[in-house]
Amino acid sequence: MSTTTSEASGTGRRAGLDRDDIVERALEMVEQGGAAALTMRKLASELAVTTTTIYWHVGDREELVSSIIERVALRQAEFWVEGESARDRVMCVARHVWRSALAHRNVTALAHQVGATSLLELPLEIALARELDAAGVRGVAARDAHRAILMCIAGFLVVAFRSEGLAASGQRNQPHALWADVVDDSIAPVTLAAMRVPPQLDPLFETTLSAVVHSFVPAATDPSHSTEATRSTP
Amino acid sequence: MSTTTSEASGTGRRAGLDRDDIVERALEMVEQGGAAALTMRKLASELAVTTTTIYWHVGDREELVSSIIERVALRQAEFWVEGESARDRVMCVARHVWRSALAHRNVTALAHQVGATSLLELPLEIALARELDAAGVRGVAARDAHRAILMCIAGFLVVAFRSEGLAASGQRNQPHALWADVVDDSIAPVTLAAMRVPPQLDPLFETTLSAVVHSFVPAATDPSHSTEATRSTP
DNA sequence: ACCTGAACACCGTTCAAGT
DNA sequence: ACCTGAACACCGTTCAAGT
Repeated sequence: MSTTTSEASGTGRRAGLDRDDIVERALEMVEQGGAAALTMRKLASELAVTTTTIYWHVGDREELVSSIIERVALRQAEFWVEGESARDRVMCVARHVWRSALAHRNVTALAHQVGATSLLELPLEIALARELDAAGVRGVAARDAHRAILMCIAGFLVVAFRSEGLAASGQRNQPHALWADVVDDSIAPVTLAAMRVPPQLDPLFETTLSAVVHSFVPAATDPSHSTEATRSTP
Repeated sequence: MSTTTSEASGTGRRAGLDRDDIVERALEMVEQGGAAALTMRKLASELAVTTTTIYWHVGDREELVSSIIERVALRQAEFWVEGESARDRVMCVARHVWRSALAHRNVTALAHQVGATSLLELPLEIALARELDAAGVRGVAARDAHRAILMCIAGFLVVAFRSEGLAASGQRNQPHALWADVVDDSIAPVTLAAMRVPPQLDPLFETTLSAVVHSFVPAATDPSHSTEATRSTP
């Protein structure tokens, strides 16, 4: 599993490199240095091989990225859904999507860049669909609720990553920094002042998402399953 | 204004290049070919100069991008806010953010990549804050409503761009394509079927955003201003 | 003031060749 | 089967030099 190389490290013929080792090392590079830090050349040199070796084992950068994402997707898929009401359980899944994306921020950003977000979140999307089904939301209504919830989460993530990225580099172009220069008679001074301090995303996530959930998921239909927690993976 | 070069085209000493001409040409490149099509070298060769000339006039790529964004931001800022109730007027601004971002999709994507989204949308953010103020939402409550609304819009945009980008290139990794392989007993067949056809974003935007607006903006306080449309720019 | 040429330090990807 | 070397076609950016 995690022995540095798969079988014979230096004993064998060549570098003894495994496809798994390469993907794992690439994943580490992304988690440490962000999406931009993942370079075929750097990855090769860290593994002490030529770039062409990477191509032989895993294919081009797109395939490498897909492998990374699939790996993280599996790890994110294991969690417990709890809550008494259907709405609570839906919120629980939504929260997990939000939190696990923040926990693997760099991989999430990478997936977003290459358009593989759904690949990363498919297991969680399925878990969400299950809870909607249990709540009595099915068919087109389920799809719309599903998409609406996920899109809101996506928005929160985009903004969360943006603030972090900008805070790390130059501080201009931050929303609250830009609002510092705004003068407008139609806006109350208290509001302008509030705009200049960045919001707490977690509580705002909670209130916004429950507004969306409330409008798409009915209050309670039949109490078919009780309080007990359910594992997300079958 | 839009004379190909600012003053003397070929009469003058050299290329007769203006900073404005360069930014305008760069904007065209982005709008036609997307963010990746904007290359310092390509831009230079389209203007029949060396890359160093670009650097002399506008600075590095980041400054060029900022100039592009500021230009589009100004154009997006001109619109009319209409609606009788406060909620209607807030929704009107939200819709305009959504639609103008779709209209300038490539610039929006570019701004998102370099973390300058707030720069692009600042005028519209201000317009939104005005309507919230008129609705009686002020201070921290206004900021939270403001951010919640904009984050939901951001989520819709991310998903909209993602589907387009994936539809253009390879079709795998599309949400509905991934759902085609899902088999799950806990999810109703009607739901699985619905998941496999992509949703209509516009109506979903409408219902989702009004759910959010309803939860953050009170129904009606004082009818201080009537039905008449208001210009967004002062 | 305005522009060029050449160079540096990077990318991803491929292809023939080695063992 | 596994890996290397060299090359191609790109990037952004800088610096000395020209007129």
